Amino acid sequence: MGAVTIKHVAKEAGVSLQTVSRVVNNGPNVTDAMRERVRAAIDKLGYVPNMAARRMGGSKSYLLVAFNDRKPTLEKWRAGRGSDWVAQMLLGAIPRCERDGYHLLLELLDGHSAKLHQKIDAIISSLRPDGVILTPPHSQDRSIIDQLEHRKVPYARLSPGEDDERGFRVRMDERQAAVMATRHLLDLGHRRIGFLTGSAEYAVSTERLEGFRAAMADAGAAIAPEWVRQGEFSFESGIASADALFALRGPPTAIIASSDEQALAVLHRAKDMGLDVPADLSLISFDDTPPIAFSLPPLTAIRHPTAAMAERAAALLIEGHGLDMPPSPPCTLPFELVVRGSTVPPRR
Amino acid sequence: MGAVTIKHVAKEAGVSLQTVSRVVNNGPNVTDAMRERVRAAIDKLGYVPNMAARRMGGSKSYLLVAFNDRKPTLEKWRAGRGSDWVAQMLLGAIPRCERDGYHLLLELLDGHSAKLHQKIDAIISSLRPDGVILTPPHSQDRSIIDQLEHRKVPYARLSPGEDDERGFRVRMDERQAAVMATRHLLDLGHRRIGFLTGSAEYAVSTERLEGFRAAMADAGAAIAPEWVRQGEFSFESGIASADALFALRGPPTAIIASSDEQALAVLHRAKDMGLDVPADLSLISFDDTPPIAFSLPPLTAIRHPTAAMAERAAALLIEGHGLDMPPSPPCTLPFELVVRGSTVPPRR
DNA sequence: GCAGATATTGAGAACGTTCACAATATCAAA
DNA sequence: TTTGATATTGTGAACGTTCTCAATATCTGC
Repeated sequence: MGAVTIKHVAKEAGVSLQTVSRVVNNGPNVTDAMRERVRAAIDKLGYVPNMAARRMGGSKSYLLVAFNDRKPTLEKWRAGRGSDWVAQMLLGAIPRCERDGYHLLLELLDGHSAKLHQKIDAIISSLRPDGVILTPPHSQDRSIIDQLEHRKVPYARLSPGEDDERGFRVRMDERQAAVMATRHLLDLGHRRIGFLTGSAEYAVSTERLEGFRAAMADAGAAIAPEWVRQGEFSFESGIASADALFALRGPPTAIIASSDEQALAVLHRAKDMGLDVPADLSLISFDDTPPIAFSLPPLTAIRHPTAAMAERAAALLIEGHGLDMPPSPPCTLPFELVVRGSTVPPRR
Repeated sequence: MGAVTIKHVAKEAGVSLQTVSRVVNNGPNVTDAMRERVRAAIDKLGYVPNMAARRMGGSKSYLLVAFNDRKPTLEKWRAGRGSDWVAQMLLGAIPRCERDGYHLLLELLDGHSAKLHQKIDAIISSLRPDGVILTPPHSQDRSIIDQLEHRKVPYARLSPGEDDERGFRVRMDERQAAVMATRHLLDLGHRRIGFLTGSAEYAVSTERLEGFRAAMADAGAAIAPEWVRQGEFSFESGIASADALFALRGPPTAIIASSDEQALAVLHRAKDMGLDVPADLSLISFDDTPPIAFSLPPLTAIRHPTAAMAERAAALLIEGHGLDMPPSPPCTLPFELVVRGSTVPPRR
């Protein structure tokens, strides 16, 4: 009803529309007195600029869109696995957007759909966002990046991998994290360490494995080939890998899982086999979503700074006068090794 | 760049803007031939209506906003507790929105802020959403409902409680769920059953407690006053309540927790005390977020249909030619008692 | 005190849609 | 046929901003 527009403010303050607009947008060339006068009128009337009109008139839409892979997200959620990752991303980015009057919209995209690019085009045309946040694995998808470049939409890539340097990139040092996890186990005295890789199409999977290998080599500890299990991030994959490792003649005394789901699977299988964690088997997982901290025992884990990364991505897109820039170095955020009860020295 | 507008389509098809608009919006009074011709032009040019312009011209914004309480959400998330609830809500509602070309925006509101209503006004003025989804405890806040009524914004309330019948309401039968949980324990042979209530400002807390009392009374089982612990949904509250219950002369043989966090707290405390779940203590929780299913033992729980509720809320707002309607009965969605390993007959 | 630069304000068009209504075409009944 | 009703299409204004550019006011340095 009320529908206070810029016109009302202009009339109230006795100035032109343009002047009000300048004040609202912190434009240059406004005297302090004028700014004050207009501000007073704005406060008095409770004026808030209309987003749609802003988009129509100007070049900014005050809208960011996050592209999230639909299938794994919905499937995990339907399977009761939760999608804490999505929540963390949103809760990290939204407050940052808010600070500058932006809004964040979550879009679910089916990476394997033939219509993927059509869908992206539709989103861009319809929403005309000021920026796009790409979550993995979309953040590694060259064809999506090509499309965004072509459409001249700024974008920020979360955990983008290393073979494409375009766009804003926000990551953590997955390799170093794996090194730290491995060293933690080595320091405790473990030498027989199993490693469960994540899904091959995620760059982080490779990086984590590399870190593990490097740390082991560095310590002069040999890795038996059968200790490294290629897998996926899923619970099922964790079950399969755990079974394979437990069936070995000389099973590992410690396992590093590439996801919390995998780790939980290992924990469950261990219990089924009558193995005690941590007495018989030390366990470290990657990501540190809630189920991990509250499991019994609480698991030692690498805490992934998902929210901070999303916040950073939003900040880059909002501040970054972003396009046509030379490729900037990726922004690498700190992670943390949270030591809980699942890692102890191996049994003698 | 490309920026194909309705004008281009009109020219391509050799018709007026208005006709294209009618086809796009499935308007009446268009011949099949014409519809075909315009559709062809739309497909050929890849036209997608611009959301902002639509909002400017017409009365619909194709936008729904979800109001979520900021403090508990952010605090839980910062404490590493996850916000699976938020993710479930979004993943339930977003696909439904998508189906009709709508978008869903998540807004975090601080329920205790003095500026709450100012903030809501700002969101409405700036975004002009076609509907608002209220999550608890906002869904019970009369002043928010008053404001939305006054601004004539349709709204749907999730788990709204029972003392205000305005607006669309979507809920599950919390009372019946508590009855079912209690009966499950009674059927197993438990008589000494503890109950941990949720935060008092949430309507569901009361409803669940009522269900528990009713089921016990129905079975002729007495409830010792000290078995019912007033608390909050949090992990800390669960710890405190568990300690209090375990310290009793004759402690309960089973506990119903009003949230997963509470239940996990009980599980942890039980372990600390050397109590085995389920042998020494049966445990049921409410909500069934992921940490529960993957804990050891996996917990029996009431599965809250959060996603389905959000989907329904979105549907009501999208379809509902919603305002000035007589108060409709609440839409009650089915829940489920998922029996896992944490409930067995009591020790003799 | 004057020319030129620069800072400040204002006016009107433009953005891409839908709305209200006017114009035309088509149809059924007299 | 003719008439009135109805189905189909088109026209111009409106939505609330920002953009471009022009107009004016205010500074500099000589």
